[in-house]
Amino acid sequence: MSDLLVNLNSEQLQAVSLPPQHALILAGAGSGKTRVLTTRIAWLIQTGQVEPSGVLAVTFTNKAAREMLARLSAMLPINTRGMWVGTFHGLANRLLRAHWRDANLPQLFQILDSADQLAAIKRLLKALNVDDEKFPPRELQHFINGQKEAGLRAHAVEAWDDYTRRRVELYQEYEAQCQREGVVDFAELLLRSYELLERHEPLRRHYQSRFRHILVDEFQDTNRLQYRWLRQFADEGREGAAAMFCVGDDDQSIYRFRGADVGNMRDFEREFRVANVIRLEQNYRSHGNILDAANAIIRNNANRLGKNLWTEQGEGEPIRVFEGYADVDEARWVVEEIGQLVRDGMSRSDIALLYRSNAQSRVLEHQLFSSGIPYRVYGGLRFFERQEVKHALAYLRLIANPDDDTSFARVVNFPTRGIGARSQEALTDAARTFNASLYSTVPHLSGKPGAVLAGFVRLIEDLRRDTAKLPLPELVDHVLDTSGLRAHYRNEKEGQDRLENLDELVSAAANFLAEIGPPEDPDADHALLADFLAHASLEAGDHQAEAGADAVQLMTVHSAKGLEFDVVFATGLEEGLFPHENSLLETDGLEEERRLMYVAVTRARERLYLSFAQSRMLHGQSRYNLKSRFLEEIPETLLKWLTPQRAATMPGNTYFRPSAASPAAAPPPRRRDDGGLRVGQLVGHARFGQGVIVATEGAGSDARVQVNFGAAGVKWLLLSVAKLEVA
DNA sequence: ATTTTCTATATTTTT
DNA sequence: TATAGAAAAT
Repeated sequence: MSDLLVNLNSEQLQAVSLPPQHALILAGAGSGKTRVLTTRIAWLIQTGQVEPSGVLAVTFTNKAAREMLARLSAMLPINTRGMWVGTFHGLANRLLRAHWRDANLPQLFQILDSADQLAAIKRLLKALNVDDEKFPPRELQHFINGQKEAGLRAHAVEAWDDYTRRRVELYQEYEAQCQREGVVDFAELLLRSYELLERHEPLRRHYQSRFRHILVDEFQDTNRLQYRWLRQFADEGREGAAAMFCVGDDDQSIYRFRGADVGNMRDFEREFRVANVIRLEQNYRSHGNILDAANAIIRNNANRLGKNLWTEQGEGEPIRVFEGYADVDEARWVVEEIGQLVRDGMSRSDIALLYRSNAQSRVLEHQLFSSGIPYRVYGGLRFFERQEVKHALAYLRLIANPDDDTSFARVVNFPTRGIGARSQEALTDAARTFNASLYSTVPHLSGKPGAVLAGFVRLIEDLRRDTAKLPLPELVDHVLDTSGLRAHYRNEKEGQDRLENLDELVSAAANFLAEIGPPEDPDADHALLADFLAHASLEAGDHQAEAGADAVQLMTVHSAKGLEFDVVFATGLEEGLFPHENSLLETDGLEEERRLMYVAVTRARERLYLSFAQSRMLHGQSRYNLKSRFLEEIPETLLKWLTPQRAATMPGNTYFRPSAASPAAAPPPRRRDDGGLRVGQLVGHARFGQGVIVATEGAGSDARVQVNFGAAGVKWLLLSVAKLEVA
């Protein structure tokens, strides 16, 4: 037996060494998913069952792809360059670059990231004089991407109402604009390559016979188009076709809002007649109590393929629960606790603070900062998304492809060179009538606009000529100087960081060059530049981070997926926040929130803290929330309350009912003083259940209180009418 | 062309 | 609260 297979448990071993048949691996959190995937590839190659070139391995993130390649080269003495390992979008890009003519694209086509796409849509609406109140650009973007992910071109979309008919027209116009400009968005990468193979049978046959093993990571996060894309390579699962090996966890599907469709797992099982469904249920990450809590939570979901994690490790510590009066108290407690952990010898980087939404990081950051504890926040602007970098990239893109109107519009007057709104409008109108790109329309323009714009075109032409033979980093450097970007930021008061980022872009170009080696086609001018630009679009770069330092990790639960920490604080466990109130309106929204909670809990190795606060500042005002229902789903026996637990159910029948008829009766009229009805007070209602008082108003028989009943909504109740129980 | 003032809006976000 | 984007003022 190969030494690759030692130290695998029996299910892992079974999965890794499966015959070339379709397989679905249901891999629970911390069950060794990545290990199984990479070992499977290594084993197939080492046993001579497949050549490296016969492997197609797909991941969602560049990080995951890089990690897979790194692990593979550690396991096998092979050159990984012939292997197709990458993200869906990266591989689609690779395909389209190789067959750009057949795909009806310019050789140096550019890739729009989400922000570029939005800008392109806004520009389109403006050019067509469409009211962007009626057709909000973001909504249109979502619509277009949704259609593409369903595999539908504009002509194939069924529209039953005028509104949708118009949106379809705009989808059509958007496509025409992209085609004219030689740009493709993320969804287009997939759809275009899918259609290419569908239309081009010899090409399809070629890839179908080349790839013998297709392996997919995070399969629960695939969208419909991605699934069909994969199915095409596997020849729809026909006899003799490639074997599909899909690894995923339906319980960790948390990207439905981005088009992910867990249904792909069931469809895969059915359509490919998958005989091998293997469950990896042994968890190597967390202690027993943590796993028990995770299992207890996820058990409440109805739509599951079914799985129960277990561990050989002991039950470990209880799960600690803290209730704060306000978000500030919660944050203060978190920071104190961290201080203690660090004093006990724990590394700060082994501690994670998780929250549902980014806005919640502020209070935590504030407390950490005042205590002088180093921390690192994930999320926010990434390198290639920064304004100055985007501007620089726009110049580079114009060199590679002058028809890219998005880039043209972005920098035609940045730095300002006297090309104001009037000139730009004249150009847009002319381009529209010529049905040509902005760049190519400039020579047709006369008068003052014509003159100033010609100056800009000359700048780009000069840049293209002067950089044609320059190595990539020097090319970038030259553009930064000649475009005037560097000078602009030098003169800006707060421009220092931006200048540094521009320098960083030159380094990024150098790194890129070093990584990919010599260009494949040295004759094509700027081919390397186009590759670099694709890289910039497909990999937005690391979130800003002071790497190296031993810092506490702050991130949303979403970005924590796939990570693990010795100690995890899951904060803000409140109704309305987690589960988020918006999710309750969506079908199956609550189940997705619960999966999110499951992800949060399973990040912890040794110690898990769960916390919530009675009041929290949100959008500038205090909100009063109930504790999250997910807390109630964890058996009490696993918990250790660090604060006294407030009654979960109302004791007895202590009705509180002020009555105008008998003002002197038992419940005193001055409720504020006696611990009766205060803001933040927990109350019970026969129909709406448990709630928390958010506001009070009026007095005597007019006295009203506003109560947040969580799922049942926020209600105003007249005290003289409503029966309220007081805890 | 640039600055200021206002107004709407506020989950999550691998590519 | 804070931020982005638009409208208005300079």
